[in-house]
Amino acid sequence: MNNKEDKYKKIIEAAEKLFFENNYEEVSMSKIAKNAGIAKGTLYLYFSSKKDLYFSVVLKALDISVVLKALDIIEDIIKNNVSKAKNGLEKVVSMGKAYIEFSNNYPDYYSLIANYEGQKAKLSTEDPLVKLSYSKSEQLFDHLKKLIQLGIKDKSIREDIDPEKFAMVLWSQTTGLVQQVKLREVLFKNWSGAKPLDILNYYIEITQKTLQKTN
Amino acid sequence: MNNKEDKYKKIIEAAEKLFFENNYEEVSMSKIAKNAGIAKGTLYLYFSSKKDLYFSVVLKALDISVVLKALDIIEDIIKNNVSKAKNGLEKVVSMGKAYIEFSNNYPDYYSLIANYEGQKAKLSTEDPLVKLSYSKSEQLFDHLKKLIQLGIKDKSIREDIDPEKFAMVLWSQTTGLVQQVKLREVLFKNWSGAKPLDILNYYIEITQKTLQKTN
Amino acid sequence: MNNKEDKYKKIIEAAEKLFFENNYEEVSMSKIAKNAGIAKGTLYLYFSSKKDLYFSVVLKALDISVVLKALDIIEDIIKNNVSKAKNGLEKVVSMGKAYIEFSNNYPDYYSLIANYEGQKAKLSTEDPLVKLSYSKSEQLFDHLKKLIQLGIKDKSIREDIDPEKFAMVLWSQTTGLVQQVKLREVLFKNWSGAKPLDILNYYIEITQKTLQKTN
Amino acid sequence: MNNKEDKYKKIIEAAEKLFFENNYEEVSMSKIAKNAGIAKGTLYLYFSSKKDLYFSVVLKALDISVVLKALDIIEDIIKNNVSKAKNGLEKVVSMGKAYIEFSNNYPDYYSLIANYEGQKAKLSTEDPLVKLSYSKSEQLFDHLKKLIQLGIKDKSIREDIDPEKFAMVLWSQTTGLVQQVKLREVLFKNWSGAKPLDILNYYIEITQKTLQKTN
DNA sequence: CATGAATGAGAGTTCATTCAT
DNA sequence: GATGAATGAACTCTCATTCAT
Repeated sequence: MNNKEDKYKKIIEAAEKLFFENNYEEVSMSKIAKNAGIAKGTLYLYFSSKKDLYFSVVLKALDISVVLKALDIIEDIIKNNVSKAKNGLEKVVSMGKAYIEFSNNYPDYYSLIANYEGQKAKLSTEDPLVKLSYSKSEQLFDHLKKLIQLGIKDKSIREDIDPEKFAMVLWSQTTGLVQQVKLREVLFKNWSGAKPLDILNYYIEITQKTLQKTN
Repeated sequence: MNNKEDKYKKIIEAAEKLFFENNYEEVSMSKIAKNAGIAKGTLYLYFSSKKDLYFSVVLKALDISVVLKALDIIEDIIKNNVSKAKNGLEKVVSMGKAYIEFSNNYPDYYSLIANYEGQKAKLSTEDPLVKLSYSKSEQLFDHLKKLIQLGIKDKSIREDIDPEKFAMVLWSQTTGLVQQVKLREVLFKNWSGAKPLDILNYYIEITQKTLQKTN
Repeated sequence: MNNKEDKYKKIIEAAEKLFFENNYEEVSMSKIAKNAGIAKGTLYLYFSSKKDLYFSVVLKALDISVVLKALDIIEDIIKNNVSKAKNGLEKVVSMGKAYIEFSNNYPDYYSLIANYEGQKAKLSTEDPLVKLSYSKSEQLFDHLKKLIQLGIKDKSIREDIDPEKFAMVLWSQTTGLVQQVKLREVLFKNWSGAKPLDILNYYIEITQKTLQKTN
Repeated sequence: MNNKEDKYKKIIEAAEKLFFENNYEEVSMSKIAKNAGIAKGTLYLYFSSKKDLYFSVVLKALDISVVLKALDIIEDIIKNNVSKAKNGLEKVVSMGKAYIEFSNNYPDYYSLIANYEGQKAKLSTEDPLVKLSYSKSEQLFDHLKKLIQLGIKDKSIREDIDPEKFAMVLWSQTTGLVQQVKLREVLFKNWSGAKPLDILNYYIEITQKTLQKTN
């Protein structure tokens, strides 16, 4: 019935797995076809080129990523303009936790996105997919900034903080931390006593302290 | 003088330049040979394979990197056990500044290392080069931990901090932040009003506040 | 009405248009199907292969070509054995004019045939289509020979001419001239002052002079 | 010794043979390599692309063609401005004979050039090889025109002839005749009693009569 | 009858590596 | 030691043809 969609999925899944574990150049269309259990030529019925297939995988990763979830939160706020259950600080922290959670639950998607982001600079900024992922990132960043402003207003966040700069720092350092922790987890299996999740939780704890109004 | 060493250097330099600007797969042995002014076959007298050459370039980058400078500081400390000019907090901050400075002064080396780190997972942990870079990182991390402990002792750093975990967080988040800032600099040329260096300085400022004893 | 014939026509017409404008290899079955408004697979219900379809297009071109018109003239002559309105020379000239006129009125068909003729040598002489086009050419050639003989008899053409050889020369050189003129028209847009039609008319004029009895 | 030139020759010869017998698209680089007794990749050490190789074969054909020989005649005339041994008519006839002779002695080269000419329209007029072959053709055409003018002056050619138009006609019809005769030779092996050479000689005879002053 | 998804051989091209000189 | 011509496997992509629906 849904034969066409099924095959599309099979291809994406096969490609996903390979792109998760290898660089773009290291993955060949032949391998993808073989892993998907179809003929090489069939790939081109569903994707016009290797690049197209790759971007589709990235897109899927972006779609299920924290980005979308974060955007849901935005809408949530807009809808329940009050939502007084949580103050600004708690929302910022929630967002960070969501990000970390995502990177834990979907480690492969997370890696792919991180990798893709790292190569964006080489891609044409005219590429629709690139544009899409840009705009999503921007929305997310904007959201973080707004949450900080909200926290300052409701006095849950100290007021000597520059929302714009801090959002930038927070966003970047969280992204980077997660990457590094993942990396080190693989490299230094028994490096120190601390486990990845310990580190990340500790990070959240510290950041919370840093942000909150101390009085 | 020593013809052999000269040629070795020439090759490394040519390869460096190319690997700085292109992906591993985009750099061909022919181009390296041409840029080095030697024959393709000659490359294989000095390096057993493309991978070998690539790792040698990475090694050089690691060698001149902050890692080495940091290790110098370690020795410095060991030698001048007192060195009372600076307290622990100031030393931690100095180390962070040094890292950021390095990433600014040697952006190519920095990118190469960052890129390489990201691919380490795929390499055999038995690879001598991988081992070397591991041990360097470990030394550096150890050093950071010791500086934090020093700070706690001299009361320049608040005592409710776990040196091990915090060192891990600090190290990872700084690395990540620098990467992200560099990336965004390319992607969002006029994203917000804040310039990269502003962000990084702001980061140092915040971190300093976070660490220092507040009384 | 007859659905089957309609579809056959639609395919031929779509194929025609594409083969007029592109080489055999540049035309794909997919394009033909799309332009004909049918499915790819359907093509194979009407034509056993791409070659078969191509030859069918050529056949159609041959059918509406000067060849057929010339054969009509033959029949005309056979029927009205006298037809004294024109003498032999005039008839030969008419035939030449008809050929040139055809190449002007149906440039695409003409090109296709010319192109096809040039590839005949590769085709099996057993191919029914090849046989057909051979026999048509032969009939036409025979006709030209007869017209020359007629002209010698009615003294409109000089008698020191060998009808067989001259027919051959005339036929070949006219064919060739038309081809060359068309080619040069494309290549040398403003080559000389002379326009294609000028050249062809001049050719007819000269040939007429050459043939006619000078006394 | 001349290993490189030898291999270049071997490739050209293998390609030549294949391009003589097949269309551009029908000839594959694999076949050329196999026929030349080398590896596929080696082709690309000598020719940057299939097109490049094809054009090189065409160029060779052009170089040994009548075009060059005709240009030699031009120089001959310029040098021996008098060269009274032959009058204009005889020179025109010689040129035609040379052309026919060439097509007989180098039938494959001749076909290749004819084929190539037929595809020129599709090639970029900016292609250096295309430009070269254009300029050679133009020189040759100019030469023919001059010879006709010479003949009119020395009264060996009738003066009621338009040199420009007649040169065009002569050039095109001779080219076309030779092509057609070759074609028919293959197709109608025992067509009529007349052999190709008979036809061509007869053509020369007629043309000579047509041109010469009749008094 | 008609479809169009699927096939897979084969196209041109690149490039790390080898080896005779 | 140094060379660079030669290799051939692997790459992305195309397309005439088939066949289950």
